[in-house]
Amino acid sequence: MDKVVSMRVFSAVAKNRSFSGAAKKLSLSKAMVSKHVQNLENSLGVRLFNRTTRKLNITEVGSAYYDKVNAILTDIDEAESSISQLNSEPKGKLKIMAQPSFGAFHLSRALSLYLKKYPGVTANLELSQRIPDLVEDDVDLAFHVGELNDSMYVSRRIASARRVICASPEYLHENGTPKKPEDLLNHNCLIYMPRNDISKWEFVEKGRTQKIKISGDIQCNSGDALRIASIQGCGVAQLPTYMIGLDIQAGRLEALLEDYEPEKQPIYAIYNDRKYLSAKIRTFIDFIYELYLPEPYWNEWT
Amino acid sequence: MDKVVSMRVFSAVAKNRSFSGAAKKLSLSKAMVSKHVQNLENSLGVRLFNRTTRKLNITEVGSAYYDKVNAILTDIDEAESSISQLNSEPKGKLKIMAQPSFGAFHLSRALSLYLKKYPGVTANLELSQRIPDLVEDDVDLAFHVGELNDSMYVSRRIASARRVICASPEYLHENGTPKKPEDLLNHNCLIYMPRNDISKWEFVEKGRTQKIKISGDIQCNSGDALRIASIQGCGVAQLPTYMIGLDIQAGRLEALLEDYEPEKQPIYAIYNDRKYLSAKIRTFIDFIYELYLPEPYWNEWT
DNA sequence: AAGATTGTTTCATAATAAGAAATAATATTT
DNA sequence: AAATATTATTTCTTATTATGAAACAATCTT
Repeated sequence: MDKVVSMRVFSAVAKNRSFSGAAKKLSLSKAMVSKHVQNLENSLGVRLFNRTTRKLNITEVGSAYYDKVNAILTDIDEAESSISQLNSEPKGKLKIMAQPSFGAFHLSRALSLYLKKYPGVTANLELSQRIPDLVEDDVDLAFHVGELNDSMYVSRRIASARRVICASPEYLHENGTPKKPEDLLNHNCLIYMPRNDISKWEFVEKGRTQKIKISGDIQCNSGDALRIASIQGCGVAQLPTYMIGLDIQAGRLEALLEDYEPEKQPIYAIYNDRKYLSAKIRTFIDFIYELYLPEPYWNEWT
Repeated sequence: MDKVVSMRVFSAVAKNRSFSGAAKKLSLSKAMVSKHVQNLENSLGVRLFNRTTRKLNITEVGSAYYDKVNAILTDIDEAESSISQLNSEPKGKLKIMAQPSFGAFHLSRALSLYLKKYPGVTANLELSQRIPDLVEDDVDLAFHVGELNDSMYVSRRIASARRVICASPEYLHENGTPKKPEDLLNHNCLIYMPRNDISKWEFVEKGRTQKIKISGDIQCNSGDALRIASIQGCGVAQLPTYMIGLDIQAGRLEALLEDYEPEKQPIYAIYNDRKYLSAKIRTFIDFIYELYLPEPYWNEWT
C-alpha cells in the first residue's frame, strides 16, 4: 500500500472531517479510504481518528501527524514539480564531447547561439579524439564525424562534411592545378595519419570508387596542422569541409577535383535515449539540427 | 509500488553509486532495486541515472532530486518517530469525563498525583451526569459509577463504592439509631431522585435482597446536596462511600445498618480500545487502578 | 579466453489493491 | 414509531502488482 497515497487520503479525511467526503473528493471507494487510514494507523501503531459510524474526531496524535504529513506532501509535490519543470524547460549544465576540430570550429559557435536562446543552460565542451562513452565520460551528448560502429547509444545524423582536395592559390600557381586524381602523383600531398596505415585518398568517377596512393613529405595526425600547412602553401591536402570550407570561401584555399569527390561523411549527435531525454539535451540536438539545415554553411562556396 | 520505498531505494543507489550495492544494503534483489528506480523515473518522466551495466552516473536532475528526497525521507522518519514517541511516553492533553461527585471528590486528587508523575501531560476534567459518548464528547476517557448497559466502548472496573446508610451523630442522638432496615420507616430519609420514581432502598439479609420504601421530607437529584443535608443532621441518607467515606472517617457522619449493606457499585473506566490506546490514557487507567488497590480508601473506616 | 560482476528482463507465483455489496450503527425524516 | 438515509467497516471476489530466481547482456578482470 503506497504510503504517500495513504498520507494523501489521511490528509483529505482530516480536512473533510469525513471518510465518505474524502472518498468523494478523491474519487475512491469508502472502503479504500478506510483501509488507507488503517494502513497508516498500523504502521504508526497509533489511532489517528476516534470514530463511530456517525462521528469523527481526530486524535491528538492524529492532529500532530496531520501537520507533519501536510508539510511532507507539500515537499513531495514541490520536489516533483520542480523536477518535471527542470525537465520541461532547458536548464542546468550541458556537457558535450566532440572531436577537436569540429568542436572548435563549429560547436563553440553553435553553443553560443544556443545559450543565448536558453539562458538557463550553461555548457561544458570537452574536445577529444577518443570515441566518447557518454556514461564513462559523464557527458550528456557527443558529436562524431564519420561512420559509427554501433554502440548502445542513440545517434542522429545532424549534418555532413564533404571531403575535398585543396591547396593554396600560391601553391597551385607554382605547381599547377591537378585536373584528374592521377595528377596528384606529381604533387606533394599532406597526409593525415591518425593510425600508421592510410596514405590513400578516395575518388569517385562515374559512380566508381578508386583509391589512389598518395605521397608527400608531411605526415601528421592533426588535421589542424595539415590545414595550416596547406594554407601556407606546403602542398595538397584532403580535408573535411567543416575545417576548410571557410578557407575556401575566403580564398585562402582552392577546392580541387570536385568532380571526383567521394561521399560525404556523416556527422552524428550521440546521446542516451533510454526513455527520458532532458530538455537541455533535446533542445540542443534540435537546435543544431536546424542550424545546419538544409546544408551546413561549410559545405558550399561560389 | 510504494513511492516512499522507491525513494529510499533511489537514495541508497545514489549514495552507494551502485544498484547491486544498494540491493545488498537493503537486502533486496537487484531486480527490485532496478524496478524501484524505474518506478520513480516513470513517475517523474526523468532519467535519474545514466547507467550501463558497468558504470553509473547520477544525472543532474537525479542529483537535484536526491537532495530533495533525502530531506523528505528525513521528515518522514522524524514524523513517524515523533508520533511513536508521542505514543510511547505519556504526553499531551488528557480529556476525562465523569459524574460530578466522583470526579470532584476523587478524580481531581488522582489527577494531580498522576500529573506530578507525568509532567508531559495536562488534563481536562469535565463533570457531567450524562452517560458519556467518547467520540461525541471528544474525550479520551470516561468514568462511570454503576452498571453499564453495553456500549461500543471498552470498560474496565477500576474500583467500587459501598452504598451505606448514614446520619450525623447529632441526628442519631436526637432520633435514635436504627438497628434494622424496618426501623427506617420511623426516620426522616433523604431521598435521592434523579428520575421521579425511586424511593426504595435495597438491603441484604442472609443473602436475600429486600427493598424498603422509605419516606422523608427532602427529595433531591443532587447527591452533594443530600450529603450536606445529612451532615447538617436533617435525616438519614443512603450515599455511596466515594461521597461520604471521608465524612464517616472524620466522624461527621455515622454508618448505619452495615450488616444489611447491598452489593457494592462498580466504578468503570470507559475508553476506546479499538486497537491503539495512547500512552497517556493507558498509563492513567493503570495509575488509577493501582491507586485504589486493594480497596479504595473511601470504602473503609475502623 | 574464461570468469566475475553489473544492471535489465523475463517469468511464475504470491501478495495485495480495489471496489461492490453486505453489515452495523446511528441520524433524520416521515 | 417506523422507514429512510448516511456513515464507517467488513467481506468477498477479481484484477493488478510486487517479488525474486534465473536468464540475459554488457563489460571488466584475470
